[in-house]
Amino acid sequence: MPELPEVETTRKGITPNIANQCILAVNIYNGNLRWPIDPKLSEILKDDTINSVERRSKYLLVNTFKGTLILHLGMSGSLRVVPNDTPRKKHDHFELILANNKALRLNDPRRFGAVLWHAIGDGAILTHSLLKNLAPEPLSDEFNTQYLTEKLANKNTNIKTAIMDNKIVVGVGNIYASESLFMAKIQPEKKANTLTKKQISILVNSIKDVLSKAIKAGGTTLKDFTQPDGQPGYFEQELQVYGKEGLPCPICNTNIRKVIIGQRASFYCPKCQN
DNA sequence: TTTATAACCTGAACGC
DNA sequence: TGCGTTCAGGTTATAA
Repeated sequence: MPELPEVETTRKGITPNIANQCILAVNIYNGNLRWPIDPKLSEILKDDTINSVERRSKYLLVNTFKGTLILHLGMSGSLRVVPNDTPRKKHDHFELILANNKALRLNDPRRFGAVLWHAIGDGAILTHSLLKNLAPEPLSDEFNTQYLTEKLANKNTNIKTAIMDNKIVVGVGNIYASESLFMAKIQPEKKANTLTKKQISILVNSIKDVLSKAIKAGGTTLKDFTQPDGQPGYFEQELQVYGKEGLPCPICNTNIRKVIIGQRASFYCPKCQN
């Protein structure tokens, strides 16, 4: 489910409700996520206080005095802030009970998400094994034409797989990869090392553009993404090609085509993108 | 070393 | 109604 805009929307939604709150209790209902949740977390976090919530790639970093709680939503995860007496839903696996009588709950039907702990004594959070090899943020100045040109020079794979590679740029998932390539008029199966500098420049701007607009719209609602307050994201209405096989291209009316690239559904206009 | 594929897991949508 | 098949936003582990 969640790509970068959804994670960023979640971060903005939960922060005012949980920042500066003391953690009264931690409940682990099913710790069997991508990696098991450390059962000692309940003891570690009790009476700790949340300072801030940051985001790196699709990871949410909940900073406390004692360390950082690393959260990942996987394919189907979502975080909600609810009154702490709200009945638990199916697939609510983990929650923080806070001093303001609210609870931060992680719901994740497919359990591809993660809840990990990085103590303050373990060094800087960005040295964590999951974070240390991540490429630049797509909306940062570091992600620019020169950078991407160098990265793609020896990439012998297709451009869609390349921009979804966390070692090239983070946060571009399956939906926004298709959308960015449509905006840049680049065929998704094109070899990454055959793009011209001009195409790369347009692609960089397209990725930034698509992600920024999606964040403004509160993310994309497909199967099950809602914002932390329960509101849907509105970016789905702005999708140009994703999920639109057989429908007319918004630019030229040619039917949108679907092709499987790296086991993922990909959508493009055969006339506009080449 | 780089790239492609399989795997993790549940549920919704679809076809028969 | 019910059963089997297919597909889904991500990432890692393994194979080639």
